[in-house]
This record gives sequence, C-alpha cells and structure tokens, in this order.
Amino acid sequence: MTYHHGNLRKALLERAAAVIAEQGVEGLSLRGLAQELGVSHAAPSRHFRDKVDLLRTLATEGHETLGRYTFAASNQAGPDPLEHLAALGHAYVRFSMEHPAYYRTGRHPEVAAQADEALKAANGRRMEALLRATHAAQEAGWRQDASALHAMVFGLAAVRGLAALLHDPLFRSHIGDIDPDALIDGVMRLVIDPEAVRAATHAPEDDADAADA
Amino acid sequence: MTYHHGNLRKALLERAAAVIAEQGVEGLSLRGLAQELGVSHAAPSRHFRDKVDLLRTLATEGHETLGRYTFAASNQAGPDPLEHLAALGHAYVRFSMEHPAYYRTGRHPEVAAQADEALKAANGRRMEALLRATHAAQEAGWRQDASALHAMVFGLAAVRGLAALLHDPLFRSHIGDIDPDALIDGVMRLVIDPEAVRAATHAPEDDADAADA
DNA sequence: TTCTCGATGTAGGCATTGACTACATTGGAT
DNA sequence: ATCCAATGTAGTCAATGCCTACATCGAGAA
Repeated sequence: MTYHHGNLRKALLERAAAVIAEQGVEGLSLRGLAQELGVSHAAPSRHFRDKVDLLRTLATEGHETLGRYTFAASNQAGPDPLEHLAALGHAYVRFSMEHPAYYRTGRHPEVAAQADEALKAANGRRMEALLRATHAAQEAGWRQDASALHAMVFGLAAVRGLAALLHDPLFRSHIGDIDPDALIDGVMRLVIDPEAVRAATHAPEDDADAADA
Repeated sequence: MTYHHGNLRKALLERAAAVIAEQGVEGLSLRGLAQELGVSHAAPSRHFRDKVDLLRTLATEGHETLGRYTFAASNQAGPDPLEHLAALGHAYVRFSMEHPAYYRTGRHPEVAAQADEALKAANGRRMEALLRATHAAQEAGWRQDASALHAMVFGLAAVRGLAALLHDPLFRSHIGDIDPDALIDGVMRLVIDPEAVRAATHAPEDDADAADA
C-alpha cells in the first residue's frame, strides 16, 4: 500500500458518479466514498472543499459531456435547421439516459443554487447555442408565430420534461414497459412537427419564407 | 404550556412546507422542526415513521391541492377540448409556482422512490384524466397524427419541463427578468397551437376564410 | 546528494441529524 | 374512579460533514 493514493481526485469523481447512478445524490456520502477507496475520511477534503464542491465538479463534467453529445448531434444532423433542432433535443435526452449521474447532479437544487461562474457560463453557452438553433429553425419556417424566446423555451421545456419523465419512477411504473427511443422519437416529432412546417411554408401566400438577417 | 401540543401533526406539516418553500427539501430537519414548534426532538416520530413518511404525506397533500387546481381549471375552461387541455397545463404550472413546497416535495427522488399506494394511485388518476383530455383534444383535431400516448407525453413533458425551468435558478438568472405568466401563455400556445388545428380541421380545400366559429 | 516544503493523506474531535428505547403525561372510554 | 392508548420527553447511538493538528511523500532547490 502506498501512502498516497495516486489519483484520488479522479477516483472520487468516478466512484461518486457510480454511487449517484445507483442510489441518487441523496445516497452519496463523502465518508462512504473515502472508505470504498481505502483512504481516510478526511482525504476527500484535500480535493474538494465540501460536498457541494464535489457535486459541482461532477456537474461541470456533465456539461462538458453534454457538450460532446450536442456537438456530435450537430455534426451528424443534416443541414436542415429543423432536423438540427430535433437532433439537439435527442442528444439531451440520450445524454440524460446514458449518464444518469451527470444528469441528476446537474438538476440537483444544491448544485444549481451554489453554481460557480464556470457552471453558469457553461449553462449560458448551451442556452445561447440553443437560441441560435431555434432562430435558424424559425427562419426555416418553424413556429414563426412565436418569439424566439418562447419558441426556445417551448423546445427546452419539452426536452427537459421528457428527460424528467423518463427518470421519474412514478411515470415509468404507470406507463409500463415502453421503448424509450420510440417515445423520444414520437415526442420530438410533435415538438418539431415538420409536416406543419411544410404546410405552412408552402402556404397560400408566400411571404412567409423570407429568410434574411 | 400544555404537555400535549394540540395538533402537532398538522403543525409539523405546515412548518415543513414553510421550510421547504424557503430552503428546499434539503434544508428540512426533523429536529429543527420540533424545536421551532417547541416540542422535543422525538415528538415528530409519534406522527411520522421517518422523514420520508412526512415528505410522502406532504406530497399526497400536494396531489390533492393539484387536483383542486385542475378541477377549477376544468370548470373555468370552455367546452373546447383544446382550451381544456391548455387549462390543465396552465393549472399545473400555476400550482408549481404558488405551492413550491408541494411541487418540490412531489418531485423529490426519495419520495418518488418510496411512494406508497396512495401516492401511486393519486398520480395514476391524474395521468388517466390527462389521457382522457388528450384523447378529447385529438378528436377535436389536435395532433391527430400522433398516438394518444405520445401526444399526452408531449403535453405533459412540455408542462413539467416549463415548471422545472421556472424553478431552476440557472435558467432564471440566464433569462433575466421575465413575466412568468407571459412565458406560460406563450409556451402553452405552442403546445396547443390552435391555429394549426384549425388549418388542419378545415382541410386542404380552400374555403379557409368562410369558416368562422 | 541532501534538504526543504508544498501537496497529499491521517487521526481525532465536534456538532447536527435521524432513528431507536424507555419513561412520563394526558384525556377519554369504561 | 380507573385504565390505557395516544402523545410527548429524555437519553442514547451511529452516520455524516467539517474542522484542526499531525504524518508522509516526492520533487525541486541547495
């Protein structure tokens, strides 16, 4: 046994993510973490000021991972702004399913309440990117009747709400066995509604699709 | 001072709701509650088996209150199924804003994970009612292209997501000062989209302007 | 090479909290 | 009037977060 662990900070983050994925944020204990990693109960304090500091770090990692998801989605999606927006929504829900620890930590009220500048900035960047994608979709005919803000919040709410439902035991048990992917597809189609867009764009009068900035 | 409190159970629930509204569920402590009410630290255990039991009771109260909100909304809404569905969504978001303690407790993972039969049943009833309202809206032309389940989840996700956003400090601080009511209206209009429904119901044939209600 | 010092980990302690047990008080039913 | 179930009290314990003082390590300075 070595006196020093080697990379305790990383190990703490990984183990914490595993515990949160299994038992939720409530089930996380710094002392338990230290014991599982074979270090003393005070060792974690060398790397994280307090429990929220660890959670905040995890949440920031989660933002970065989510960033990679949305980046990949942007690249894989075609040039159609509607498809792009749908891909962003898909990426978020998939992220929430594949990284439950990041997802739960990011939504934890303590973390949001004690967010540092890095976390706020990461969140802000994602919101701005979403707003741009929303704007592009509107220029392509999506929800032109609404303000950009309302349209963005609509899409964001639907996506975040869907993720919340898929993580809600009450919802899951009431719905019974379903294919999450099919549900995500179905809901995203209702959010984007390309049929309606096509109908509106090819509408009686064609002053609607003037797309310039 | 009397040896017995009088109605400690009720007092505990009320005080707990106040604390949760101020500091969130994380800020709630049974001993603190007891101290504020002037009873011994073990007194709460006479009324609630443990902390989750108290939270679960609060969540059940919340379901009842939400039930009253939706009942009132149903009554005040006109006969139009679309208007009815929008009113249900509105009622949920309004409930979440006016009763933050109920809202937060109901969404707390511990509560959902340890829900008892009463809570599951209350949740199930609301889901069934929402499914019926969704079905009626579809019969009136709303989102007929989607399955009833997908349409319901779409609406539910948008509404729950909007409530989540309005309670999210990160979202609120990024958005800046806004009028929540205007945002709720705007988003609900995008969920229901009566214009699109009217367009779809009055078919491709162009008697578009002759039709009025 | 040896020394020093900052980084990292340890040991102990304290306050808070949830939960358990044994005991006390009350008021209503008999 | 008596009994007893409901309600409240006091004490205890383990778990936890956080604090302080001390120990160990290893890399760079001397």
